[in-house]
Amino acid sequence: MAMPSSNKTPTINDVARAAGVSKKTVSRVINRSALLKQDTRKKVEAVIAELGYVPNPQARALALRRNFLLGLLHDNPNAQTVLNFQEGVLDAIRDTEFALVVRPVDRHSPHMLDDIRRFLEQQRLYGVLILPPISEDDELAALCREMGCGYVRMGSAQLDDEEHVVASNDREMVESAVDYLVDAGHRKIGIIKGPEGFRSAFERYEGFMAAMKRHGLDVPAEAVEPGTYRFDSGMVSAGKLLDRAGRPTAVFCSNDEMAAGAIHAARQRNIDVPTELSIIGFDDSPIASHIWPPMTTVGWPIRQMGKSAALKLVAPADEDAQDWNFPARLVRRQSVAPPPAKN
Amino acid sequence: MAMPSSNKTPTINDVARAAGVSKKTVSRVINRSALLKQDTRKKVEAVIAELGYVPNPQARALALRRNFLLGLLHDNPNAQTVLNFQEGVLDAIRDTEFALVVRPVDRHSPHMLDDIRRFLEQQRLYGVLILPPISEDDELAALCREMGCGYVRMGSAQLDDEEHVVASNDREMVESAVDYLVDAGHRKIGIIKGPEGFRSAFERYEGFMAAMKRHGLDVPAEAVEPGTYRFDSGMVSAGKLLDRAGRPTAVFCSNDEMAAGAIHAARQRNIDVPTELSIIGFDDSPIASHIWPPMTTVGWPIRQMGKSAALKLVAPADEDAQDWNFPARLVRRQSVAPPPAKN
DNA sequence: GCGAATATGGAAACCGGTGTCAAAGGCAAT
DNA sequence: ATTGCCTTTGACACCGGTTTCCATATTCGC
Repeated sequence: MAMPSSNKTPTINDVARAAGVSKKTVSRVINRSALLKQDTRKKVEAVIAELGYVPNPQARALALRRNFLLGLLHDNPNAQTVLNFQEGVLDAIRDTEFALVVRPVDRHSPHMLDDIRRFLEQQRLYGVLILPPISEDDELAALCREMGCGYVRMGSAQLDDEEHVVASNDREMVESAVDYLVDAGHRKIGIIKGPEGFRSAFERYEGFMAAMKRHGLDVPAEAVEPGTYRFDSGMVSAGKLLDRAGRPTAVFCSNDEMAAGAIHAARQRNIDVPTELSIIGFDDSPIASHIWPPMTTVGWPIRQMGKSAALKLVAPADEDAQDWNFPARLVRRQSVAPPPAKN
Repeated sequence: MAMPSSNKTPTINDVARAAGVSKKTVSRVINRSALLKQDTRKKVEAVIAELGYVPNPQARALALRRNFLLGLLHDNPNAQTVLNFQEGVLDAIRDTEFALVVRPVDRHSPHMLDDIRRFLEQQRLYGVLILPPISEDDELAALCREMGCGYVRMGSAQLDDEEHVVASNDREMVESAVDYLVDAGHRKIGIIKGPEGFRSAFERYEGFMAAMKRHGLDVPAEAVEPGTYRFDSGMVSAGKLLDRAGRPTAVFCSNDEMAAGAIHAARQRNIDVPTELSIIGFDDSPIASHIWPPMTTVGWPIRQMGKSAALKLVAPADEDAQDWNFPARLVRRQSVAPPPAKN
């Protein structure tokens, strides 16, 4: 208004002075304290609006002895997964005072835990969200507890108490993917596993084996190939599967990158997908719909998981924060067909 | 040690008491003030180490009236680009007290600027890094200046003063990509453009046209197709190019996703890449090396750009912070070959 | 050995909020 | 009018750092 407004951003004191009340009253208005007369509230709110006052989060953090920062710890090879999760977290904290700080780490570094410890000490985060595969590290979870830092782990199985985990049911979903292949008529089904040490890889493998057993189907050792979750490993492992006599008519790949590699390997050998070879991937990452043929895969609701995970930290009472087990679903595209007749 | 250490995290006062000096002295040690006796410094440092003292960043932020948070503003369709940039930023701020907070925004929302304004008011960031395409928004840059928030824009052209921009020379690089095609023998070259309103799309288009003109090659209107930077649009636009009589022998696609779509379209028409059709993409995103054939594309050093961008904010004097113009380079893979003989 | 210049350390205020607790105000009952 | 009780408000200390300003040591030139 007419005020010779100094161009500094206004503080709570400016508001208090302008409204003719004490700081504390302004503080009460900001924090929606119930014990306030309507008049006073209105008056103060008007001044706040006029001055364009926004509370200083650092001062608040200091006084409250907790800040409003969530951390995202990840060392995830899949960029889309990380970003989708970020979006989900943002869904939860948009329009709150929380912000999300990201921290990529190196799970192969011997100093990872120390690095994270320093990070947590330095930033004093409200809580952290941990993505696979490091979410599976129990020492890391213990570190968070030790430092009094909230945490939620995202995993492919129940890694922790319900309040500390959002999980997809990978095992079950792989089973239904196998069912789908069997229903289509496949009997000789191979698998490309994920890397050792990844819980998700383990779960997917177990789900596969369980389903095959349930169907009374044999899984010879040579139908199981290792993998690293990377395109190349999918290509070479699929190559081995395909070059063997009595090759499988379908291959389950533990993630989409490897499935893309498998399709690639098939193409190199002039084996048509899906008429001569069916492929199923896992993750429903963008590549699944971007290659030819568009890939049948298992998709999980990463974004929703991100949202729930964040809510578990910032609003544990929220309805969405209660969820921890998220159903994946089979995304049917065009990389599965009945096996060739001769088989 | 023997101290009955209360399990609270130690504060500067605890350190001062334990070391028998004043807070100020401890503060001087932390901030590496020059005017301190060696003895005192040593003594205080020992106590800090023993107590495991880490300064509270919120208190520091409050007293210094600036915090140590960098923001990353983006609405980028390419997850890998965003993540690589994040990694670069982390390269710059790892082992400093800075942290990176991310904020995906929606460039199609009419409230984007208001949202960002609220975000900046609320978080009082030290500075923000802005990724394309919103980095091209001059109003957004103006907003940052108005709010006294440092900023660096990443772009495909010089969008701002050198201290506020990291840029790749898209135009030049597209020119050399075209040179590469022409050297291989191509004369009929088509282009799939990026979306209107993207500076990068414009630069790439201009570079293409300039190079073609330089080579004395005609670019008929029907050799230019629009695109959205997405896989599907690459597929349909390439389809149009290929279904036309006198189709091009090579197509420059303004990004890799669209190039993947173009390869896809070629395959659907039984046109072999590269023997019957050469394709060049842009970005060197993961998909470029994951499809068949591995794609020749233009890669730019996103991670380094992220690092320089962050350094421009947090350590403007650093050598790496001086760079603003980053050379892209042609990544030669297998999607380019000489045109078929008949042409 | 003296005063002056300089190095070193401390007390107290401050950054912008929140918590505690007591005082002031309002209203009904006595 | 007084009392009692509940509501509303404010004074003041505090969160954990930094800054200002001043008091002492120490060193130096003469």
